[in-house]
Amino acid sequence: MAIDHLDGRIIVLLAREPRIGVLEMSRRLGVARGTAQARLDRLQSNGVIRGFGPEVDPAALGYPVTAFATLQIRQGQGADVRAHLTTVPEVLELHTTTGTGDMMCRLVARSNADLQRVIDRVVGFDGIVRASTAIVMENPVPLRIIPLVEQAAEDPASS
Amino acid sequence: MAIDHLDGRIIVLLAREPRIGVLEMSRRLGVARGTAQARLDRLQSNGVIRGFGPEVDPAALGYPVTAFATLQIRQGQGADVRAHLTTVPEVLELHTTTGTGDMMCRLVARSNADLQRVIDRVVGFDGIVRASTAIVMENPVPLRIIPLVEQAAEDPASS
DNA sequence: TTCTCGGCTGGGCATTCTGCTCAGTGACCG
DNA sequence: CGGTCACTGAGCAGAATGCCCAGCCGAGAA
Repeated sequence: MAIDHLDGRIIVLLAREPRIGVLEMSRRLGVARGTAQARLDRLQSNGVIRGFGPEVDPAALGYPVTAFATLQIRQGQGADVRAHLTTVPEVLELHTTTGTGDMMCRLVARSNADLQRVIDRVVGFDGIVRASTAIVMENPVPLRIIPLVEQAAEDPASS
Repeated sequence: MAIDHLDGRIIVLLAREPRIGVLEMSRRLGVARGTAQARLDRLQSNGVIRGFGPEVDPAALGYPVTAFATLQIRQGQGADVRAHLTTVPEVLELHTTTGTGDMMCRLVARSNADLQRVIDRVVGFDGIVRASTAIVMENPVPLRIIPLVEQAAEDPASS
């Protein structure tokens, strides 16, 4: 399941101009349409490319405040907490981690004041012992994948 | 820039089946093609929908390990640290935050052993005073936006 | 009330892309 | 040598896209 150099170019191209079709892609890459088609299909069935869902900006939806919360969970309450957090729309993602906290989640809110409401809702659940929150001020590096793809396309190492 | 109910349905539909075109979309939504087209255009120029870039799975690229690192920065070195971290492909995103740390970043690595290499590279920079890392074990809630979109589509509150 | 405007509808048009198929070529391998 | 695989180049019918237009309707302005 290693990433080919051509695969890398496909992903980078797709990331830069998502709207182009297979035909245009094959033209830019200098390969036959069938090849581009096959590569793309393979990347998708491989799971390398999960999909092409729309990237929605929470800020544009009226949720300009982002924060990360580290949670400590009462023993054995993990599943309940997960279920609880899933029901909160403002919880954008949730991870269980090693380290000082047991879980880490990304939150958004309409304002700093609203963040208080969100946090109350998040931690207002029996299984959560403690929570510490870090508010995001700037986002110097937005979620990106291209540098990693380029690196993966270079060296033959695989999984 | 509030999100209309129809807008909400468009985003949800697009998130579920990204491959459908405008025509198919208009059919499912029960509106004219021009309407779907116009709405979609508006959502994109509004910035609500940033784009349709491919969602790449780092694990499928050979980077199955994810971690979050909290960094403490030496006074006045912020810009240098940002520039440094930008050059590390394994740094998927970077935020500056309030709270105990000054920055928080998401890392990936080929293995736990490889994570050590990545961390060394990240913190092997003069401006970084201290780093604490939390390795992600599970991801009960992968990055999602739909619940938030649905909530935003409901209430008339806007930004 | 009447007017105007923006959003939506429904249709049409030429161009373009898609999904699918097929034959042919070169590389690698048992 | 024969088989498999990936790629090429081509073709075709069906479908979607970009673009245009006329008409309808409700909300707000005059």
